Amino acid sequence: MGRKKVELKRIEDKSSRQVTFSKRRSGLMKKARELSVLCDVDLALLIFSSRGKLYHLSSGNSRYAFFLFLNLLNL
Amino acid sequence: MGRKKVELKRIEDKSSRQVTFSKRRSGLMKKARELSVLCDVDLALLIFSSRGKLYHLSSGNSRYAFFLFLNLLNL
DNA sequence: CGCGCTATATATAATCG
DNA sequence: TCGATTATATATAGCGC
Repeated sequence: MGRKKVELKRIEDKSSRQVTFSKRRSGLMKKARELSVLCDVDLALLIFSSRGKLYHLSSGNSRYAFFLFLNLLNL
Repeated sequence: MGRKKVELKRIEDKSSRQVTFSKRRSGLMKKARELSVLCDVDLALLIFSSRGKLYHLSSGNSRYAFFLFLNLLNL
């Protein structure tokens, strides 16, 4: 979706990787919000940057999301 | 991203909503996988359909995701 | 670094079989 | 309902500030 087609593998250049992370992260969150609104569904999105920072989005009942996640992991 | 621009509100027609849910859900998951690979980050995406079905994607350590999520919700 | 800009790559709304 | 198709809307890669 840009000037060049991108290979699906880790971007080696640190600076480019950071820029791409920033752009795509916001794009993904936007899409997630749209899905939630358009289709009236609950969702949760968690992204962990390599520096340990957490980006998060959740609609509806997060606790419900939590319990489903818990069940999913057999915890 | 289609023949017509879509308003950001709940799609009232049940059938259309279902079709859109299916398409956008897979698109979102694809984007999430791409972000994870390109930027080498861990993430978790949880989507709950209105019928209670859970769609899930997580890269890396899900348990780590779980604990961060837990912390996030102050549980 | 973070924005703005645009050329392109992608996602997807409608439509059709 | 379900794929495949196609026209359009969007996301975003690479650049310049």
